[in-house]
Amino acid sequence: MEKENKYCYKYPRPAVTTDCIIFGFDESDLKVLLIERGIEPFKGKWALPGGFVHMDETTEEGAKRELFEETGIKDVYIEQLFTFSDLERDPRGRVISVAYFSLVQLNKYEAKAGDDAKRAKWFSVKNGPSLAFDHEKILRMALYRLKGKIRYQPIGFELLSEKFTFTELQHLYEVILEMSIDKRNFRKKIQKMDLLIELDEKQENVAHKAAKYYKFNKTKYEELSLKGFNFEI
Amino acid sequence: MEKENKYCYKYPRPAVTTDCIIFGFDESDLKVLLIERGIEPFKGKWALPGGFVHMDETTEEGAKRELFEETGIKDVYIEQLFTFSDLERDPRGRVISVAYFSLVQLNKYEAKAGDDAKRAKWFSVKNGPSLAFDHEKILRMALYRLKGKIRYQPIGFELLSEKFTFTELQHLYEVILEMSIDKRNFRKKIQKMDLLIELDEKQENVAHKAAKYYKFNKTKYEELSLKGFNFEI
DNA sequence: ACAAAAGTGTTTGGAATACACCCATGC
DNA sequence: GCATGGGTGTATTCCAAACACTTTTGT
Repeated sequence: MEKENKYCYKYPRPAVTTDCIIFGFDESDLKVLLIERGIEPFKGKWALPGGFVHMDETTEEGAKRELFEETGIKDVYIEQLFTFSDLERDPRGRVISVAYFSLVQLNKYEAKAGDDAKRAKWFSVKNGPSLAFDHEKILRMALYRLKGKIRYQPIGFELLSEKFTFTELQHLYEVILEMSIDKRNFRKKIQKMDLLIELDEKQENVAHKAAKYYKFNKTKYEELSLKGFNFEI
Repeated sequence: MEKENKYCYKYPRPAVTTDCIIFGFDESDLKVLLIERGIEPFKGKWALPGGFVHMDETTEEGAKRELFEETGIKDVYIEQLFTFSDLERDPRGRVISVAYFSLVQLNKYEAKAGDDAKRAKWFSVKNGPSLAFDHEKILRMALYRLKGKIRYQPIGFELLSEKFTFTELQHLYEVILEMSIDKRNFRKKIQKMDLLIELDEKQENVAHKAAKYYKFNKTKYEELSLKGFNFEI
């Protein structure tokens, strides 16, 4: 039996969805998490995770819920990106989408992608598949925002594992900013921010001098943020 | 006769509105344009201009249409600020609002406020009235964004008349950034950007050395923007 | 002549850049 | 011992900040 259209209003209303751009990073590449669509429209195409907003949740809550349902990811930094409302962006009709982006530790969620979300998969942002809806436009904007944001806020750490080497961190910046950076100057700048904790641990089994591991001092970052400090790179 | 609820959907949908934060500037003050509400809810209270999005327009188009209908302002720079979706933000029910902000030349629209929009009025952002809905929250976010944005994009010119003196420009920056700025350094920095055209015109009837007028070189700005130039202050 | 704002130049310190060599480790 | 990346110091350039006096105009 067909479900009836039982929610009625005086004036027409657009549907409201959320979309999530989830960035991850593995040594060499910036990646984005995509879902293979199981239903029409765009069945079989890759798309950003997301879905319709419920009436008892904010768009941010909706984005987080959908993200968890479709990819198993939760408890992550998520930030509103933009609201997309082009008339033709969804063939089902008038759908407005509030997009959020998030940075996660890729390795934490690599396993899960075969579990909670059978059809979730990481793709390089440079060589990803073509996407459903206007999701390529959304992805482009997210990349642009990430590039701008990483220059003045230390959000890059969200993409790395708990402990990381200086070279890994530099590589992350190089990939996101699409430029190469002088090793010595980069270290000086980062160390001047004084947001890294040096660990008593080194790389093992590497065929060169073992690099020290560091971790990000989140507590200190939050303290300094409150005082209005700048973290420009 | 009551209008019937004739727009029906399978699932409930939130209503979608837009709100506009319109900033203006007069010699000494940053101002925001507000509307006195003529109907419930919040009848008689001051609010940001805005209204429901139509089905045949994007949210940006809707924001511009409402802005024109309620204040007579059109053809202005407008930028998406944020989408607000708290469950309790509107007593009429579930209403999601996409907020836009805009910078206009206050003097251009001072007259109109008694015309197209009888109840539109400029208020100092510092000593404005309390606002309807969550509009104070929206205004706070817009101020924060403006403060951040003016540091790296020359949007301040949108707030000044066609021609202006250096002192007026500096004063604008001082008011928005809430700090005082060294006159000589400010001029050097602005002049280095090379975005001002010196006019053959000076102040008249002032009891001191007459200041030169300048105008903003929008064409050049757009050229340089395309090339990826930075305009940090 | 004086009040009031316009307009300008120089010095100084600190940050950004550019650049080259030694160090530890596994093979 | 050699290949590989880790790790560091210094000289130079440029920009930001601090600062004070002269100029023009109306009254």
